Amino acid sequence: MTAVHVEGVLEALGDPTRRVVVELLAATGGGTATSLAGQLPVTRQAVVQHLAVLREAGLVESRREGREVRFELRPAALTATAEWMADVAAQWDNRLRIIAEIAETAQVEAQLDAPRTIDG
Amino acid sequence: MTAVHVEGVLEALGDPTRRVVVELLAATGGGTATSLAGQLPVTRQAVVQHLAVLREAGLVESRREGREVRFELRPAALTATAEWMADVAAQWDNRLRIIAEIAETAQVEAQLDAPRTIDG
DNA sequence: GTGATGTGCAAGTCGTGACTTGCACATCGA
DNA sequence: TCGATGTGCAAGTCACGACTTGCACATCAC
Repeated sequence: MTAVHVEGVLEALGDPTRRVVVELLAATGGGTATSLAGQLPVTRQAVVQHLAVLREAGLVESRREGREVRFELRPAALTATAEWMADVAAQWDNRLRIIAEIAETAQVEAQLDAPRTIDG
Repeated sequence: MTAVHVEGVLEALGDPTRRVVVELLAATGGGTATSLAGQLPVTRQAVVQHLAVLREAGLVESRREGREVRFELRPAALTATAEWMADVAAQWDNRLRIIAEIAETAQVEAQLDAPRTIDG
């Protein structure tokens, strides 16, 4: 099941190096810590530690192939976090819409109730 | 215009306190640094600094009302970042689909070329 | 077996980001 | 005008995360 925790994903993607790792994995179709380190300005060990964080966040999975360990992306964690963001945005948009409706209704009612006492 | 930079948004949301601030703003419909600090285990100054980061990331905007400064959410930054995530996920999914098709095609061709030598 | 390549583990350095404290300045109500 | 409330600025503490270095262990090709 490996539930995706939005917190972990956001904390993982908060680091620029890890974002590049994710993008590299998405573009090149997976790779090893060594191959990724070759495309980054950091050592293999740094990449290993980043991959551990990404794995912990459910953004990446690994499988052994002979003497190397190949990492691949796990898009579910990304889509789940994208949904969380969309939800927060929608919650806010919805609130704005409701406020707009209330304001509108209030204006209409004010006109119906006592149009002469207000503006005259 | 205030272009939204995904990097800034992800770095901003990487911090748990800032995530709570964003969620509080979305749920309660805006607030001041002081009111937010009342719902958090940190001081007002900490909230002020967090709001500065969120503002820099385009996640929040502020306007002065008398002696207080009211902060509101800016959903565009969230939706833009959600789209970036969906894009990365889609890029990976697309790659998987292509690989699956290639494998399928190769299998069909193998059967057409020499069906008896493979499964017998 | 031997060298080359790739990984795993441990410890240590170092910067920076989160948070606090303290005080000065502005605005509201009495 | 005075107290209460809210904000702004500055400096300082402190923990944690990013990264490196060093070495041991596993796997492949010859």
